Amino acid sequence: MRPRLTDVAEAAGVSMKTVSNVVNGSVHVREATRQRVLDAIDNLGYRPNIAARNLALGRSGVIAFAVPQLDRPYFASLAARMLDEAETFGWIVQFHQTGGRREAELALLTDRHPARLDGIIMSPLGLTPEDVQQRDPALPLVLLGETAGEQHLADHVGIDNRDAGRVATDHLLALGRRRVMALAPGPGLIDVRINGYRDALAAAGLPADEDIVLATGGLRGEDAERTLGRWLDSGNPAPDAVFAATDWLAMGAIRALVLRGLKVPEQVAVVGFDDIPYDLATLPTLTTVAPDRVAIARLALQALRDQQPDADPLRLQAPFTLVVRESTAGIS
Amino acid sequence: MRPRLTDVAEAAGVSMKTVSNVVNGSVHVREATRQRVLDAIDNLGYRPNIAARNLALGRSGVIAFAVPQLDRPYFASLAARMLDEAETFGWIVQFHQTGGRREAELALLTDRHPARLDGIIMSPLGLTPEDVQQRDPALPLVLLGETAGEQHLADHVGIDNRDAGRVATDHLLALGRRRVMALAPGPGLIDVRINGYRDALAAAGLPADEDIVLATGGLRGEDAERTLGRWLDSGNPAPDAVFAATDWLAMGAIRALVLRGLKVPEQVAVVGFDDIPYDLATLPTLTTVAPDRVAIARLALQALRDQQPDADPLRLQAPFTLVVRESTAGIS
DNA sequence: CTGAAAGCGCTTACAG
DNA sequence: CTGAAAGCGCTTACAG
Repeated sequence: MRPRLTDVAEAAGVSMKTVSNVVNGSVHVREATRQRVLDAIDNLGYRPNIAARNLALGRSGVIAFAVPQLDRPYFASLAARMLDEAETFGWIVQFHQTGGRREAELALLTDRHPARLDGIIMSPLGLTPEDVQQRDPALPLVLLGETAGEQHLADHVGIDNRDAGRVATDHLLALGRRRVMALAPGPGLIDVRINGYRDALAAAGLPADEDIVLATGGLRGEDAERTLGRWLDSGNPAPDAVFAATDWLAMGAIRALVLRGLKVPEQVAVVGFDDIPYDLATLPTLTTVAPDRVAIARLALQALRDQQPDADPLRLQAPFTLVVRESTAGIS
Repeated sequence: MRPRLTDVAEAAGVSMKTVSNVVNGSVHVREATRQRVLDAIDNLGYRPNIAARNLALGRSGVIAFAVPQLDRPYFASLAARMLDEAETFGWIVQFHQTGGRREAELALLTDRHPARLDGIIMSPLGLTPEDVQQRDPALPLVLLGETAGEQHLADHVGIDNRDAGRVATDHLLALGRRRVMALAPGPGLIDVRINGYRDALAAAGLPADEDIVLATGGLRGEDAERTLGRWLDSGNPAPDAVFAATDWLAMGAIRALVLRGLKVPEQVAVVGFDDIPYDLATLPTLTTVAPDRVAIARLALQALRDQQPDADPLRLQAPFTLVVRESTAGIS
């Protein structure tokens, strides 16, 4: 059997309470006593039983991290950081895949699953503001991502999408490009990034040409490839740059361009958004906006820990950077 | 407060034991009593407290799933399946990232972390057979992947790499290719896949030309790009097909080929291995060997659950399929 | 088939 | 600063 707190207490000749005080830090314990307890712990190889601790504290020690799909690179890389950072907070992270379905997201909120949770961090897709408002206020919730709009009554962590869109577009303009196309799924979905694109054009004194703001109708690369492909095939003059609202759209755009003989980036420079970990999967590799995932994870965990049932929802912003790769800098 | 087992017992007018019997199925309970208990559970909204159950059972209800990096697409997609399947087994999955470092993998085996584990499923990189042999036999362990060799004294789940290498190469030969190059990191690392390649050539009556079996010296795409690039630049006649031991190597190979003006697949067909979820990130998309990840996850979980401390190590094989995409079939 | 009671290993008022 | 004891919510021999 594994040594218990009692065993340590006995070996050190003190009470359980004293051992507990030593193990959990905080309280003042005489240095000699403390040393004796630590020695006993070392000798016995004692480690606290988490299930018992959680039972006593009325916690589970588990938080849920819910994303549409864990095998999508953006979420996988975010999950990896969340795992790293949660350790610091003493939380076990229980990953959940919602498929972006409202029912699955809602089921998590209403905690209709056996393991009780200390809180939930979710990147929602289908959740309505009403769903969020009607949730159990005793279960801390932090929302992530761009689809969780301002209207949600819950803490939220994201990046400044508008500013990031501006920075990405500025980069293209700084390369001397003047006919910059924008690609986004369509109204309502991450189109705030396109507002940043418009900001950049305006700041550069360029006319806003809404004819080259294309709605792909979907988030998949195929959507972008089809949309841009048809547009090019209709005889429209090619842009000299493309700002895509996500990396997947950027990759679809590159396919459409390259398959029509246009050189990226010589003739058309392309910038994506999200910095999904694709290394050199794409040819050329993708210049993109990289959200600071470590910061996102850390901010979300802090917000979860510090959440008060009655407080106003927090709006937290993580930094981002522009990572310049071959799709704008060229292949060396 | 949440209702407890006692509350249900009181409401139903029975003892805790009877409620427990109903909740945990198995034992015979009179139908009328059972119904009364179920009604009480429903009325009170009772759900068992997992921490308390685990404490009573001496389990943690948590298993570890350890991979080098969760944000590498192969592991992310495997983790996603593991999550789905573990639910069936009633396990919470605690993901771990070892970075492939032996110390991190060993630390997990020796359970030097606060939460006790019911078992570990690991895709090891640095672990030695001695490490595995000297582990705590009370902590069930299942190894995954190709780097966990036959010599490891633990249950193992994988696919038939040799046969998969043969199937991949057969596909290239069936396309009429005759000068098929093989790319692998080098001796000892997943080179059993290359043995399958040799099997296919031999079966087709083609001479084995070890000059076109290239060792990249590493697992990254860059390694393949550099190795194949130099080889081509040295004036060697290009192959008409490449079998790469991993998708990343295949992507590096495609870069090397395309950047030198060779058309894929018209001039050089390429097959990868692993089916990492890249959709249309690569141009052309990648024909590849797809291990059945659901089967891998399920077999690993079953093996973990059924593991006996003294039994001989199990060798389990999951099925695979060849997924034909543009890098051999062409772009339609 | 059903019940009363001990025990799982912690934490934390409450005393001293 | 330290200790004895109750309690967290389950499971499971052990009786009946």
